Amino acid sequence: MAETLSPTVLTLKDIAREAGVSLATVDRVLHNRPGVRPDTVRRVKDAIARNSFQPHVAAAELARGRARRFAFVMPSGPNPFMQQIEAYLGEMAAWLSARRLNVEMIATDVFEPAALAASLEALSGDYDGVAVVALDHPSVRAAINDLVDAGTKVVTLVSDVPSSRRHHYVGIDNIAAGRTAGALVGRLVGQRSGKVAIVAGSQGLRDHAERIFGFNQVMATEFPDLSVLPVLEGRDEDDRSEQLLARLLGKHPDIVGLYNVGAGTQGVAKALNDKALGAAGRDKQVVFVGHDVTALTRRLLLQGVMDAAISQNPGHEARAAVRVLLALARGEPILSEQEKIRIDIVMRDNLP
Amino acid sequence: MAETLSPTVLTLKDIAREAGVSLATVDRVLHNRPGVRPDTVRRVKDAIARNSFQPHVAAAELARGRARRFAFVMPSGPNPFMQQIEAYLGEMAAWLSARRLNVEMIATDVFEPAALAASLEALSGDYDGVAVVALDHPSVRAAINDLVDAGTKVVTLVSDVPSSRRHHYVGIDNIAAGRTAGALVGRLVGQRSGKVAIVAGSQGLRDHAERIFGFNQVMATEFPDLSVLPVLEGRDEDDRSEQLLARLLGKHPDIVGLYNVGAGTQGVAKALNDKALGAAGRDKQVVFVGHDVTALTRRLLLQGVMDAAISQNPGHEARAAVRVLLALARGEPILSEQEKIRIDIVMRDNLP
DNA sequence: CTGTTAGCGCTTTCAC
DNA sequence: GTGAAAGCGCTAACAG
Repeated sequence: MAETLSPTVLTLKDIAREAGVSLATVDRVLHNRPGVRPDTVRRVKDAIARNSFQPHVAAAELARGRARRFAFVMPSGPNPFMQQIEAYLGEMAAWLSARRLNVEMIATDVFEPAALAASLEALSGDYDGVAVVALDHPSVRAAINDLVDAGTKVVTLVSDVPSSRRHHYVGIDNIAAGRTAGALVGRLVGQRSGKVAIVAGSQGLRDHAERIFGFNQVMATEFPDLSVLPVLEGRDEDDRSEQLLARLLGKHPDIVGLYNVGAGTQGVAKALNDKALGAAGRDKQVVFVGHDVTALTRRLLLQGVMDAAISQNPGHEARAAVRVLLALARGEPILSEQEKIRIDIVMRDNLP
Repeated sequence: MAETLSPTVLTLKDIAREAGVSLATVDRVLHNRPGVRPDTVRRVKDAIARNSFQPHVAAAELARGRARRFAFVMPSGPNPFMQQIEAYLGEMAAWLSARRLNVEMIATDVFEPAALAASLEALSGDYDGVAVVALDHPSVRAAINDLVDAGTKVVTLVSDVPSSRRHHYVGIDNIAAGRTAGALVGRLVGQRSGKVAIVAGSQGLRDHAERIFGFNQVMATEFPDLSVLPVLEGRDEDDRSEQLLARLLGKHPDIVGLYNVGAGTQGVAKALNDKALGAAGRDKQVVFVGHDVTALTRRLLLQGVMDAAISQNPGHEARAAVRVLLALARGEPILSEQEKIRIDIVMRDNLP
């Protein structure tokens, strides 16, 4: 009826006695430090395994004294999503401080490979861990690998560099996110047939390109009655997005769906709204799916202008990045299920 | 360019010196222990506040020696959702063990108020914290309050007892979950008009009742073309659910939507499927929204039988319950944003 | 009411 | 290669 999940209460000392060595030697083996004869290593490892010994993290943390330093390398522009991540890191201040963890924010032009790479190189040696919103570019990849080689733990955040040797990626699968957007647009349009517009920042951005890919995939295979128009590139700017979309809406009166891949949401909403004023009833309305829950998209969802937002929880991403860096630094296993970032579908009634 | 989030490096000793008292006195003040003159308390509190001092959790944890014991009181039946929660607790074994935390599972008939209350009473004094899947009943409420009075930290899990003095609820807002289900059914049905069926376990269960309430609310106000049929009570059993639903589908050929509030999903899907065999094209199909991602609902989503599942992440709930109990026991603040359980909309393309 | 002191279970010198 | 010993920053007796 009652089942215990964690029986261990042994200490390093017990293991030392059992293996017939001293505390220091067990510690060396535990951390794969050199200077122990191979068969001594085996004896100790056996004793550890036999008792499924878990060192007490609190004791380890206390003994090492030195506080850990982590750096977050983030885009310098006024991106609301990134600001949310920073805000959530700020909310963790007390938690971090109680664990003697130091987190520093470093702003960089992440769209400039050379600048980003330089920022990363500059961190070498000074930090136990680095989280970076990365651009997938050879020089960035090289900078990441250099950090890893220097012993720094590296996680990519929001945007990955899969070809690098980063230890972990904290973010969503953007192809699946695009597919999800596609399925939503298709299903919410219902029986109607017509055209679907896509507004992206740039098809050169890896995450945008992946989302578009996933979106088109679903459209092509599952919603043959809907035809997707060429992608508009609004550079994540409101004005430009509005102009491009307004022109498109004028040219194609039969647009029934819209996927906004990146930012520029304000402009997109404006263009849509202007069109709605000239149109007829509710069923003429365009299904509008975008990304991320911000003050603006929240309002648009409540007003019924936007139908759904695909979201990656910025608070979760911030905390997951810290926890993963900490686990890596401590040599603890990562709770992968916990750190996986989900693709959230947010509609008016489940707004967080 | 680089901004630090956690500067503190002081220790208890520093505070003691600054306040002109001993270590022990600072410790007493820090934990609101009695036996300190009021103005000494003030002096110490000032020193703490002035330096925004954060005691080192690792040191505190290590010094107290005694391991913490938590109990999870869960339903005894073969409920897949509860089994998932238990499985995720199992995955945390190493994490728990490295922190010297003991988690015990206690199975009880949670639908029997007296049995549940007795189980809770039996825990008194033995545990630092208790997580319980609770039934909202006076005797259960009393048992919870007794535990709280005895100094045990209590969180309700999945199902709340708001009238009790439990410290925290880890679970979703079920009214909002029902509203979300309603919005999904309504939007996915599209232009069609017709009837909507509801299958629940029992309207006597608080969470089911709340979900139905939210669902009806949205239906009434936003989808006037859809009329909701009286709730079928399948007692979360497959056979009973199937029979009831099959009969209803036979009687109303114009059913276009279905909300399955609880379990019994297998039976619901069977009834739907049998009907589909006799029906015509895809557009005749019934929009089917249910709860929770299990092996079964996952399959149904992939097959297109189910259109969406409203889900509360069981892994998140398990970990949140542990973290909240731990924070409460340590007297640490709770990261409320982190511990809040979201209402997930899961469709085929964002299956976790 | 307040202070002194002996650890908690590790990590880290420094000797051997 | 290996061991002994001095802490890390708290908590919890026990004295005063």
